[in-house]
Amino acid sequence: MTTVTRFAPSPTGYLHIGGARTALFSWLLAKSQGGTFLLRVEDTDRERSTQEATDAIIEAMAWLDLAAEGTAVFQSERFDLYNSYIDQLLAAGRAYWCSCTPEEVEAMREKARAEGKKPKYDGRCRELGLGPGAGRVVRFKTPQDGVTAFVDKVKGPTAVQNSELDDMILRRSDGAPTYNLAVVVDDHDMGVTHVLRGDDHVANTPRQILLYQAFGWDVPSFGHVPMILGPDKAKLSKRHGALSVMEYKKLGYLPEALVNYLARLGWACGDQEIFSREELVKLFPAGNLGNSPSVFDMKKLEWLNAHYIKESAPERLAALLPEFLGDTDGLNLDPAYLASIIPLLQPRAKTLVEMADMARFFLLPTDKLVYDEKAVADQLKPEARALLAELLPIYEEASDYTDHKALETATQAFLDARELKFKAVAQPLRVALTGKTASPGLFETMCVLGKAESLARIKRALSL
RNA sequence: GUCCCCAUCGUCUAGCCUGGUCCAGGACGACGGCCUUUCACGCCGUUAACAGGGGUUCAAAUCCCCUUGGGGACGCCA
Repeated sequence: MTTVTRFAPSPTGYLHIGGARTALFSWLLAKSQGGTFLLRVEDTDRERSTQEATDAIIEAMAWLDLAAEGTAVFQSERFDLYNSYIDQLLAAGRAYWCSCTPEEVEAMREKARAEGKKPKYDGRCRELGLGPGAGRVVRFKTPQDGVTAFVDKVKGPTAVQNSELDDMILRRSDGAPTYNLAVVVDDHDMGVTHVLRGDDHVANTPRQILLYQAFGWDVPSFGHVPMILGPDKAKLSKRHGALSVMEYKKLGYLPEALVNYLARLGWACGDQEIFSREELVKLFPAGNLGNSPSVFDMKKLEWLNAHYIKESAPERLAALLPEFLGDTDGLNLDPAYLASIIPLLQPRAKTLVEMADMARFFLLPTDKLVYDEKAVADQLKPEARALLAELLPIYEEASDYTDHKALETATQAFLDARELKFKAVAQPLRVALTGKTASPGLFETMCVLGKAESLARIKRALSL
């Protein structure tokens, strides 16, 4: 039997970090077994589900390259299917109509709570033999004794007394199915063999297993991934920073860095830290899925991102960079030119936002170059200017701006002749060329800028 | 309140199932150093953990029990 997994988000917001991780794990589980990964949109709650959220989730999954087989299944389009199964349960005496109002049920729960018991619906309509009617719901006749057990793929053996469970609603008074019913019907109907989902669903699992049994269906294997915490160990939320996957794209992260990071959060395979997509697919079953919650660590994500930036082809980064540049007015965005500066930035940038920031001085024309005032004051003192003025003819004479070593040698020769240290010109020259005191190597920078631009910048600096 | 789950460096984790090779390994971070034309990269090193208490055993991070701490679930949300 081939493995079929699925990711089943409810479209009430963007795809967040936790959802992305369970989606990734489900995807990996399927792919590692040569199986199929499906997407199902759980939009039975029409009040809270939106098209924008659906689009946002699909966009984020595409960015992470978590492709689902075929087209997504929308629960909102399958109400007839759910109702036919509810009818089946009703006919078999495994479900019943209930006329209790939400207020009445709330009162029962309140009472139970006050008595120190678990808040539950008390089953008062269970044997009334009620039929359909306005405001009525269908409830599942949960077995009142016995134990429902399953072996959780990540948490191990789990069991719950059926007496802990109450008669859950299957069909709401407005005719819409509830989550637990729809999930079971869909997972069965879609042929899902392995359900990997968030920790918050453990408690639902016994209820769902009871439904599988009532229908006489095979029960899939379940695994519950612990949730992701913020630095304060509380459930990760907006106040901890970016929660949305697409927010990380805006922050200048590469999708493979996020994927690698998410994979290692709650999963490990020996001491390995860097995983290509192929390795992840191959090693996923060999690794361990942890069963305790983990804290999201931006620093480690940054480190991975820096790693993937270094590994990326300059052409690729050149194509991604413009959207991080902000105001691109007057910037030289020629793809080939961008690609030529990127190798100088790759070891220095942790994100594309940082890279764009560092790239700016390369892209600005000389007359628009912004000189840092303090840098000019500190580094372009009279003696330094005199040296630069003397250096100018040397750089004018040099013809090969593809060989930074040659420029360095020429500079060194000039300094040797006057018994000067390299430091005497390094920072002044850097400020002249870049406007700043920190930059990539001087001569590499000159080569990328080209002869005309390099000379123009030195001249402009001399005129400041 | 009731039920369930979790517990190794600050963080992610290896080791735990199949006790000894673990005075606990790797990585991120932090700190220090080297390299060096700046900033980075890179390299080297330091820091730092088996929550606590009882057992079992010749031997426990590993097995058992209790305590503490953390989390989750208890919807006509998913």
